[in-house]
Amino acid sequence: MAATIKDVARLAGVSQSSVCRALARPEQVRPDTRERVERAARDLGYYPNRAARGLITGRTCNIGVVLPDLANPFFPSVVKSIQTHARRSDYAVFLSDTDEDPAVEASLIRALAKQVDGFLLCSPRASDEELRALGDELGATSGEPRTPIVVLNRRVSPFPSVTADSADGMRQAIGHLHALGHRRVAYVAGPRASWSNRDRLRGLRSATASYDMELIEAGNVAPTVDGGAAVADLVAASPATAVIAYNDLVALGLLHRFRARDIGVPGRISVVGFDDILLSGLVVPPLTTVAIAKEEIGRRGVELLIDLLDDRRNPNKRENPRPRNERDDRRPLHRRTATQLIVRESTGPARS
Amino acid sequence: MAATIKDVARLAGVSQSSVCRALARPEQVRPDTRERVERAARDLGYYPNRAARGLITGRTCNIGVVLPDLANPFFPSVVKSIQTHARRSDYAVFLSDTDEDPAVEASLIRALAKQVDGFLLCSPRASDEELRALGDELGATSGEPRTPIVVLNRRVSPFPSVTADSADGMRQAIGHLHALGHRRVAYVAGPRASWSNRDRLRGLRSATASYDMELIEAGNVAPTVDGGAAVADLVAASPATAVIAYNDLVALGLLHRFRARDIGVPGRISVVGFDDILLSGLVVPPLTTVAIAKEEIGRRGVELLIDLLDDRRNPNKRENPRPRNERDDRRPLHRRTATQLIVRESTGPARS
DNA sequence: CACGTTCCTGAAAAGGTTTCCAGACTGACC
DNA sequence: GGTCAGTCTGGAAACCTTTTCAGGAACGTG
Repeated sequence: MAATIKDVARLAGVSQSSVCRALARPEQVRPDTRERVERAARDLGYYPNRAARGLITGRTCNIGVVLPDLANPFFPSVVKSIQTHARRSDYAVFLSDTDEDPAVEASLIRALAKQVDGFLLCSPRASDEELRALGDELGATSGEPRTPIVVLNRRVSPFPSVTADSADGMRQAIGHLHALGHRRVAYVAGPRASWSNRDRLRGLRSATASYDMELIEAGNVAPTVDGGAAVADLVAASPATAVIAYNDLVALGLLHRFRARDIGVPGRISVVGFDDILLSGLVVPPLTTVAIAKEEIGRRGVELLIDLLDDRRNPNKRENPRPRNERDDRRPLHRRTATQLIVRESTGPARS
Repeated sequence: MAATIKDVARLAGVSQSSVCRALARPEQVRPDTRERVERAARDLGYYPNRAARGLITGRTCNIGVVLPDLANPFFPSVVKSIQTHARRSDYAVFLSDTDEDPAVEASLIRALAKQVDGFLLCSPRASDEELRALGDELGATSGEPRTPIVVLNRRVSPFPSVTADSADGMRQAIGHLHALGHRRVAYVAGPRASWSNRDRLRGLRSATASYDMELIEAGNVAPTVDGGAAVADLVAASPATAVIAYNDLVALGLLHRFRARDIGVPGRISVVGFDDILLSGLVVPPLTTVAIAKEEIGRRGVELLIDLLDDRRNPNKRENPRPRNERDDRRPLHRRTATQLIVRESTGPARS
């Protein structure tokens, strides 16, 4: 039914090989041949079958993106960026939502492995060990990687990764709160299994310690609006004058509940989010939050992955041929993107 | 490198054919053979190469999802649902964001065509003619469809589609506003090229006409928060006492700007959105909006597409063998999902 | 014991592409 | 004119599966 290379060859009166060459490396055929082939291909609406090509070249020109929950507005932003930059390099994107389930995650990755050249794992929920096992299985970690994996929003050796500098973000947030007179701050933690939660908490602890502030940790909640709403009363009952939420969704949940309870923000308590999702600036009061470079995370992830894929194809010649020191050769590559506190109206002077 | 069927065959001491059978149709081989094969496959970590399989079966078990902008929170909800239900039927999802560009859309579809069994086009931006041409090219419209297309959020013959019942949603919204005493209502239109915009406008006109209300149409804006913010002053200057926005993002833009201008909502003007995205209930005042069954649209889209794919494989035997009348056989299939007005606090009695 | 069935297995072809290798042709140079 | 290099082309193998077809074994029946 669909036009194949054979049809084009017949119509152009040349062999399959010539068609292939004319289309892939035009400088290797005579101009008139090329023209005949191009005409024929156009007339027939010929597009090479990528599956067949992949079979022989070993490249699918697909990358697999796996993430825990598309309903969290943070992820679509990253995916959009991934998409855009992948297309620019002629890669198509396989998307998988795991519904926060590590088991689904693993099986999805395995199933997809043969169809993609590499993976971009956004905030994977599997344990470090599982992830490493998966990596071994895919040959992602061996000398000559087969299906490379780049991890986003999490650091798990030996995979290259792109993360946000949460520690610095927390430092900015705490600095801001401290300047406003806050001395007791609560943290509403996200899922215990989440690496970013641990990372943010770590940054927060160090920041509060250096400012000599008291940190009150409120239980782990689902990273959703409802999760935030659920602990709002708990937070209000605590001695904290400010609260930092695991992410914006949780912060919005807090805000919502505080409003319902008539707890003034920032009069009675200040609220800080994390991520800076689209609508954080639109709620009332507009949410002070630590912005993450979502676009950059997606872009750098794609870059890293494509570099890896290129290296794999020609392992000898490096992009930049200057000699690297041995530490450099023995990666992992980690990329850390800047965070930026956005001060809006949900933070104010501490009540005395 | 990766284990192939040949490796499994060698390890199990059987032929490739037997491996294939043992894995695909276990009842066709002797139990001990099956067991040996399964063991070997497990030991080698063998997963069949889907590309190779697709080459011979003609099925890729992939579906292509194309949408204009992942940053619009409406789409991730639909995609998530698509994803979930596709996986349930063992289909993987190719995702493409066209950035609202019809040209990108067409080229993306063409490029993806060979890698997917069918397409789910969400709110495609191409013209009806382009879409039909694309459909012809893919054989989607011919008697024996090759790469079927299902359109979501738009109706364009001859493709099957799933749409929301905007007309009814608008009727509910207008009924609500009328009951509150509003007689002049503004509509902030979305992109002129958008089918849903035209659909919603059509529904709105008929609704206002039947209630004998005046409809004031404010220019077409981008379906974003900024788009809404941009026309807020215009709307405020009009005699309208209520405004219906093309979608929630636009409505949120209006709300935001009204607040900045100190224009009371709903005191001075009532605002109604469309879509019911996640955060519409969290802003202040919580947005009255027409909810769309996003989950259902995704699900029904997948169902429709998979039915089409099944039909294609065995065109004779139908799911339900009762004779259909000729109108039924000569599809298109259209599915319309219910809409539901969610009354929150952005609507109130008309100012007198 | 011969015959027909049934069940299981292996060989081989097919699917669409790319790549390797060898051959044909051109033109230049001795 | 003969040789050589260089350019272009076609044939065939290879990638990994699935499926078709035919053959072989086991079994039951007449």
